[in-house]
Amino acid sequence: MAKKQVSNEHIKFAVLATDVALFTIKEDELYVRVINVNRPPHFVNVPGLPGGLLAPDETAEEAIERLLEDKALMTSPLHLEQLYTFTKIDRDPRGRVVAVAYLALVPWDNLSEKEKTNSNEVKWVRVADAKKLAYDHDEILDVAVKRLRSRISYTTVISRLLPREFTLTELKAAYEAILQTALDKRNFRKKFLKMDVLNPLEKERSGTPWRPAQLYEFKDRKVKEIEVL
Amino acid sequence: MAKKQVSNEHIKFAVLATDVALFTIKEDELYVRVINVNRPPHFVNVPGLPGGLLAPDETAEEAIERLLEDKALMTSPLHLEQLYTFTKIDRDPRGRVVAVAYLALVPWDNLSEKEKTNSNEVKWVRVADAKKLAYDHDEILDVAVKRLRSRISYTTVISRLLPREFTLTELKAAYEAILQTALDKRNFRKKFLKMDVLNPLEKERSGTPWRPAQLYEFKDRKVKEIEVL
DNA sequence: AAAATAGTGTCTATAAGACATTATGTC
DNA sequence: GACATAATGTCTTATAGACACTATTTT
Repeated sequence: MAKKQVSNEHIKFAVLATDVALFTIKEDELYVRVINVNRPPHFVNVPGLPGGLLAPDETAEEAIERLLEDKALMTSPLHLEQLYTFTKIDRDPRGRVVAVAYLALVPWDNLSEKEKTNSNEVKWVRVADAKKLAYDHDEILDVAVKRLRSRISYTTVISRLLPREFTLTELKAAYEAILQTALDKRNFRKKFLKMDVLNPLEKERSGTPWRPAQLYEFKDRKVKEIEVL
Repeated sequence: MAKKQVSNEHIKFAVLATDVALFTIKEDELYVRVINVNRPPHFVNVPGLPGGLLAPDETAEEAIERLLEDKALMTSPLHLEQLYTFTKIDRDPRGRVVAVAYLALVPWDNLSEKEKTNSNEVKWVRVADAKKLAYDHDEILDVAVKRLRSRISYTTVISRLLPREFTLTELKAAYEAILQTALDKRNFRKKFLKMDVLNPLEKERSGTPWRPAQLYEFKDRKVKEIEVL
């Protein structure tokens, strides 16, 4: 039980920040957007998740859109969902900062050239390579990856990482990139098609030097619950 | 996309609060702890969830323990898990307040007489009767109930609402109180016992004017994942 | 023996998971 | 026709859900 005495509750202000774990899938691998953090003496050119402080007249979602634009040059529409709020006292060595962390997803194919680019300031890195991040961002990223794994298993959020039209092989590859396990092709197709969330299109994926595959789209643009995958 | 210009990010302070939806099960019904909110002119003696502002040197969990003791006279150990952070600009009519909401569970049988009592200031009310709460607490309670329903279906959190020793009938009644649906006795027992998370005890529930029932306890005090119920 | 709950089993339908071959397009 | 991926089906085992009666204790 906490027994702290606080004299005047009206002076209890806290600095409120938001951080985003923004994912995409590129070449069948899961990538996360990281920026360069340069805040001597604690962080000198180390990678970190994009984030920053909330303005008094912003919701967390609005702040994220602003911060992603400012710090990560991202302006494409995103799928955003709240992840967790980190309240440890010493998570920022500069002082008390509470962070409302978000999970964001974007399809690689929708990005502009600028958004795809890597620079010193901001880059896409494989999730497996995103280590030793500033602040408590290793922990935030870890929570985000776990949440993403869990969410794709009982919702259609995966749709937010894919282009509008995709083949079943591409869909399966996206699951495998996130879950980091191989799935059986026959069982995957059988199960996914039975869920009745996909529309087959009147086209096929062309331009491949082999047999073209049927294209599908999600029937519903909204993320919905599905049977456990 | 947000396009707001903010002159100096170091003055972006926000008031940070925490609110708790504290549940218990009493007489086979789900109850929530509410306090009296009297903050004229906006809220005059209306019910609300216990909560308050974070001190600069507290985590959200510590603040909740302090606030529950101060405002709701609750000192028993609780199961606490973070629910959601509410960041709407106008959720508090007195100004910008961001609330980190928590879900808390406590077994009725563990409570002291003082903790069980209802007064003008603080009381246990049936969840179905907890309406028209102050601030956005209707929304917080709604999210909390949905989360609780979801969590009992794939974890053993229900253990945090039960006394250490309980019968299968009592366990089923707890599920029914939360899910608000009748469960089949035979299927429930079969399924729960197969999960292998319960220990049968060498005792029975005595004092009933009918056939005594076998007592069980959870093998593990920790909340763990189970098959979907 | 009456009352009240405790405790149990079977059947059917559906889902999960293991597993290999044929089909169809490009070059 | 060589190559590379697309597409498909069966079998086994496990789980979900519907459903009703007997057992045991108290009074």
